[in-house]
Amino acid sequence: MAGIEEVARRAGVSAATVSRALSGRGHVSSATRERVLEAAADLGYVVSSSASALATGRMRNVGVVIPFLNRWFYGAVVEGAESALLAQGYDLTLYNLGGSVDERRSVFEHFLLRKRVDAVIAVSLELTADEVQRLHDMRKPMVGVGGPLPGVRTLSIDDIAVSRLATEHLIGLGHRRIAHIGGDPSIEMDFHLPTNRRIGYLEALSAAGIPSDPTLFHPGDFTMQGGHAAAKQLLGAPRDRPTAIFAASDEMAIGAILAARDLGLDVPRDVSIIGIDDHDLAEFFGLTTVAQYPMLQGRMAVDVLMTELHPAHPQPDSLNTPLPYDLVVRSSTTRPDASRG
Amino acid sequence: MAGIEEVARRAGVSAATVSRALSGRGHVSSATRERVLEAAADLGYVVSSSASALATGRMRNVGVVIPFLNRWFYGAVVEGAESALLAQGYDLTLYNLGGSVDERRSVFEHFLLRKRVDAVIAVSLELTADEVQRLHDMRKPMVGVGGPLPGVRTLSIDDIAVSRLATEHLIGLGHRRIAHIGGDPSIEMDFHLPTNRRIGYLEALSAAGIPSDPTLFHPGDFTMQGGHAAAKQLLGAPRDRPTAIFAASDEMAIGAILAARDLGLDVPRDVSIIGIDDHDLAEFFGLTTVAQYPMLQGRMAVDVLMTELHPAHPQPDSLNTPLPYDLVVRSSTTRPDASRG
DNA sequence: CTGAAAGCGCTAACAT
DNA sequence: ATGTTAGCGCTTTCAG
Repeated sequence: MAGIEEVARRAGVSAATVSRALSGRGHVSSATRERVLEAAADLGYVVSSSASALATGRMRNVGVVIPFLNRWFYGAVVEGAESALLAQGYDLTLYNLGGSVDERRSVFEHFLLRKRVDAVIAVSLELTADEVQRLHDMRKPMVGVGGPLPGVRTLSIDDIAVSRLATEHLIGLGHRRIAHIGGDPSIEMDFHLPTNRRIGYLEALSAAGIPSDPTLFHPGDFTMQGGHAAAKQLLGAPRDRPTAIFAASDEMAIGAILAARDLGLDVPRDVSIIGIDDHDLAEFFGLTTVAQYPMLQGRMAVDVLMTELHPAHPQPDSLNTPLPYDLVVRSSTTRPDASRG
Repeated sequence: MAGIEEVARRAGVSAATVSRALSGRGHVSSATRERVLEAAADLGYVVSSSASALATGRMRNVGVVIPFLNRWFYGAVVEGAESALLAQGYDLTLYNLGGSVDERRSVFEHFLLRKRVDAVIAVSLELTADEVQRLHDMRKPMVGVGGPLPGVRTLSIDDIAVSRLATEHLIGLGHRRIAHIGGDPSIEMDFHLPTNRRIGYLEALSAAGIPSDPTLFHPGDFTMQGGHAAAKQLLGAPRDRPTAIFAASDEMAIGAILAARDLGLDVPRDVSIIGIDDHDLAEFFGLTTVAQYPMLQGRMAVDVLMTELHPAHPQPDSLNTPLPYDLVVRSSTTRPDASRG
């Protein structure tokens, strides 16, 4: 529990010098710095974050707000953000807003605003204009991951382009009866993500001159179960069974693969299946998918915050930074069976 | 950015009274409290956590240290802890020590000890005696989840009893050739968990007078892939194929189910499979398992910390609190096929 | 390059 | 029940 004063005494300097030597701010002769460092090490001294924060106004802590923790995507984003923050000497305080609306308000009122964090990363969260405004008023940098937030710097993939790419892969292989398992548009959690992915699918079809067929759409709920149930419906159709399925997430795509197997269909011979994500399990299931990189997304969010926190270089003028994605072809897609209609 | 002084002026009282009214410590007439609350609300006042922490020595923040984030068990523990902490007005700072040893030391040296947290929850982490000692020296309450930490209050399931129960379920159904997919004992991550689970398995066999057969053990790595590979080996045996498999985790058990399907075997008719966890996907796969409750474990860890942080009732003298577990029978286990040996 | 001194915004005795 | 008065442990002008 050594304090700065003790270190100062031991090094034969003043507390001010210790502070300068340890923080790197201000000039200290290297000889003095040595002595201070040694004294601090001997005493096992560590600055009190509260005292330091009170004096500087900086907490060296960022809040990460997510709607779920136990879903692959969110966990990975947090993981990426955590390691990037750690490397910068920042802590990560986690707010899981999955719960009730009350819990959500509570976080805003009593925590984020409690001057506990220097900045916030909002993952796939639709903040109200009021909430954004308050953060703005407190001059807290904020970055959104996963969708455009009004007036906020965000990182997001182009959901329309991603699903167009996935659909085009199937079309390129020769498929024309392509089903889509998407989200329930009435439960628009993340920024119209389900809608955007469906739009990309429809765009690709229409660009290829393939008429869209509403019976080829089934909502899932982004879980394996949901994808399984939807695929059962799609693949159990007595006639005009789709030759390919594009699922809006890998978990749903895996559910679809299992549904096909349950029905005795071979993937990809009888039906090609593609997802989005490059989930941990995608490789195991041989799933063709469009990869997005959530850990990278977490890291990039931190980078953005750091440039806002330590303004040095001019900031890019565009609020939204597009995120990378790639088609990863594995063994769940192939050309449609020529012997079938 | 209103400060306590402004609130005091607006309410016509002193800063001390505002502090008392807002924190609930000390007596304030209800009329005064009303005025203070209103003034604070009008000004959008929130206490500065750093100032408050500096004055009280309490951060209202607990550190959670985990080895992985993106595994069902850990995510769930964190989720449980987070919501319990939030309810108590505490924040959760996350330290993911999955990375390098350097990262791990860095966390200890510069973060946990930086007086940033009031207490720490260590999930499935083997801390060195030295690390435990340092936390102790700083008088930081600590609770371990998932295994006994030397001299630390811990919550853990009885791994031996759990796997004995799983194995006994199989024996009770009439199985005698029971294989086990466990962890690689040479990579003892979590507190000899793989070893303990194997011990429980062996105990159950021996209690039933069934000789153990080393060829019926295969290491997995607690992933679906690992379970799949191990089960392939086990079930592909040309003779004396096991009639049942006990996997030390649900993810491995699910991998085993998929392996059985790949081989054209029916679960449970040709082979019964049981796991441990009650993973999110267990129900979907109809997996019989021994449930443990990680969210509950996170919540309980918080409860323990709270009683240490606010000593009121006498503490239990036993350092270890056993955690509940239950056999959940679904459709992946049945009696062995009588027509086979 | 270093030291002295004045806070940062709150809380907790101690008075009243 | 409320006000006064010291700090909590650091950082940062301002001098020297």
